[in-house]
Amino acid sequence: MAEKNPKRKAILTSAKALFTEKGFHKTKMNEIAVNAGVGKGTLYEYFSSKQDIFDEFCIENVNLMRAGIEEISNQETTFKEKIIEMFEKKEKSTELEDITIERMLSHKNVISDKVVKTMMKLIKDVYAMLIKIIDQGKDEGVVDKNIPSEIIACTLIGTMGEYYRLKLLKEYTSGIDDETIFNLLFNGFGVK
Amino acid sequence: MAEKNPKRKAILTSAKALFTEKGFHKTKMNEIAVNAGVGKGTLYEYFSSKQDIFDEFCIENVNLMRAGIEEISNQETTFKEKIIEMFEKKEKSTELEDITIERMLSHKNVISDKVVKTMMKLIKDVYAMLIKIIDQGKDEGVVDKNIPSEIIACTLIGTMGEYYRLKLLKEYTSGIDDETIFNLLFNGFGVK
Amino acid sequence: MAEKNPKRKAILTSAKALFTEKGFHKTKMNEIAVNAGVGKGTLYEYFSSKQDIFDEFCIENVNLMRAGIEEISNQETTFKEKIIEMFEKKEKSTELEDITIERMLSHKNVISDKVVKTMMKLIKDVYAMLIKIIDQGKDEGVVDKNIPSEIIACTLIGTMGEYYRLKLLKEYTSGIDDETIFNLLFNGFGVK
Amino acid sequence: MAEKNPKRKAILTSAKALFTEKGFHKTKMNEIAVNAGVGKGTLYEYFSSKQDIFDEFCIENVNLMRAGIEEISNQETTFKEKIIEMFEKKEKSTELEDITIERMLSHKNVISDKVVKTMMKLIKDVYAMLIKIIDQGKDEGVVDKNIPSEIIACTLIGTMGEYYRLKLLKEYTSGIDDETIFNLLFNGFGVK
DNA sequence: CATGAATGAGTTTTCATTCAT
DNA sequence: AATGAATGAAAACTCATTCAT
Repeated sequence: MAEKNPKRKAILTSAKALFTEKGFHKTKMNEIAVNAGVGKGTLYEYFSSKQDIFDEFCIENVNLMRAGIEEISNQETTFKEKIIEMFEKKEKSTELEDITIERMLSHKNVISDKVVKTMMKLIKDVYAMLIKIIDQGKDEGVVDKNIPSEIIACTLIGTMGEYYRLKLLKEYTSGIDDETIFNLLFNGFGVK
Repeated sequence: MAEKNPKRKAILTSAKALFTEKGFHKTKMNEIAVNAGVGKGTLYEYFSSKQDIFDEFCIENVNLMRAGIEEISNQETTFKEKIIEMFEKKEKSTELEDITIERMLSHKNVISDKVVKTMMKLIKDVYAMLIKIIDQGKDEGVVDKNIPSEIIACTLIGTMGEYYRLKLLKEYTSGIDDETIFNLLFNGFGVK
Repeated sequence: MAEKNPKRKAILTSAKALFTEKGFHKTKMNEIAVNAGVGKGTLYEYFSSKQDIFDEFCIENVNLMRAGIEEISNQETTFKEKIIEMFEKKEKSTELEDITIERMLSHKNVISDKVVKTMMKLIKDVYAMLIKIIDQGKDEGVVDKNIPSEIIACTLIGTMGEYYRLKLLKEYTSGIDDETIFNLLFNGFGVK
Repeated sequence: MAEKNPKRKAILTSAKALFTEKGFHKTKMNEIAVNAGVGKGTLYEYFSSKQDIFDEFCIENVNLMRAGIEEISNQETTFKEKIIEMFEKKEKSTELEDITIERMLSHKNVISDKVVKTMMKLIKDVYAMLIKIIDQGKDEGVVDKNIPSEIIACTLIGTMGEYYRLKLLKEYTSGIDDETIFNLLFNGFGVK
């Protein structure tokens, strides 16, 4: 985690920017090298292939994501505060903004088994952490105990993602904030 | 709609299967040709380039999606029935199963402007149709008129998508049905 | 010679225009067909290959050239009149303007043996006819009998060609006419 | 001039031989590579395309031609000696033997604008240098001052070229030498 | 005779990877 | 450890020619 090697770090930073901007195929090894300020051959000192760099890039993203949620999960805050912070984190996050899990999975034919497994595990972990937070909500007495936490997690993650996507597309999102969305999911859209 | 030309149709069918299975880059023109039972040159009789085939493939998917929602929208059913049917359609749909909008957009560096525009329009259209359905719900007196229809649409589409994704990954979805999810969004997860 | 077949004629006319404009390689069989108003397959009814059409095109040009000189050669005019008329013919000739012998020979790797032989023969014939004209000049007492007619022919043909080339490039030719050039070759540029 | 890079040089030498022998279209990139003793990919290290190699090849030829005439022009010799040497140079020249300006221009649909401009300039330059030599002849009192130098240049270049062409075809040139031709142009073929 | 849909051999070009220095 | 010149396998695409109708 601590930067093992400054050159390795530079390569990864370079690759990250390029993969994010142009995707796997349009990013050339040469570009990664030039952009990292190292020779083309040096790439192969630290990574065994382009795929290898991409793997590391994906896994790093995945770990950042996990770390973000973990951090929130460990805070001494209420259920609602945690959920709202997750919303905010997702919005502000520059790390995850560009390459989301879905984006990654959509490269599935470019993703190695290693990464797929790492990501599957991440999704499970994220769900697990979220479920823990939801259970906290149930403990706080604010979340309906009759509803399986898994489905609640599903609505939260799905809505969050869609909301973020709309923002990117600049559609329908003016005048809406995280609180509004939280309340909608919390209260439902049905007439009481 | 009725297939103009059987050869063209064969190429498109072949390409569809391959693009879906392997993605744009791993699919070779030669494979498309062999798989379609035509010569390589024949591809270029009906399409000007690989990109051109991919465009058509994307747009066809997009149109199928729109048609599905449009059909539901035009039925003489209640708000709830329509939403549930949308859920079901998404689940059953073999057309959309493979390449969802997100999957497509994630190929953004492979997607032509023409297709991007078509898809942007689709997203708007889908939202517009969904909003119409939600407004119907408001008219029926079942949907809370104080909540903007756009955010409701966002929770519905987001949750639907995530639910579908989980199913693909075979996670957390046993014992959950469309009705449960609908009710969750309808009533909220908060304690009343 | 008399138009054997209108379709054949159309193909040749079409090919001639295209070969002249774009050269052998950039001219496509399809273009020849479309431009001739016939089907692609029809080309192969009248010609065995693209090369075959090109051959015929070359030979036709060659024959037109020979015919032009032959005509002059057979007229009842003086040596000088004949030479001047050759100059004029070369200038005015739209047939030869585009593809001269040299142009053709420079396509040597595209020219079949048949055409090469035809052209070699043409060059010999043209020289033979020109030598006959020069000999007429010697008989008339205007041409120096001490100079081999072959070299005179060489200066005439070479200068004629170069003059024509300059005209095409629009260089150095204003205020010069055929008579001036004839006189220069006739009298020499040396101080007497 | 001094070869910057031996590999680049090898490629150009290889290309030169092949283009000269077989022309642009029949010369394959693969052949150039094999013939140069390098990998196919190496061609693209030094040149951006086949066209790019052809351009360089043409321009090199053009420059050799100019250099040849320039050299003669700068010598401390008489008008007649210079002209005769030009004749000889043209005959002996192995550089120019193969691809003359006309040959190049006849590839006009394969020649880039850059090369066309270079060649147009060459033609002008060659004429300019030749006119300078002719003017020297006028100063020496051997060339008729009443005749525009441009037309004299035209007869010289045209005749030289045609004489060379005949030699290639091995026609009518036995027993003729440069001096004979020079004298013919100098004195004219007319009876005095 | 006439056609044009179908073909595939043949070309240029790209780019991840290697390896001598 | 670092490099970048060299490489060649692989892939998209072209177009003269064929042949069933």
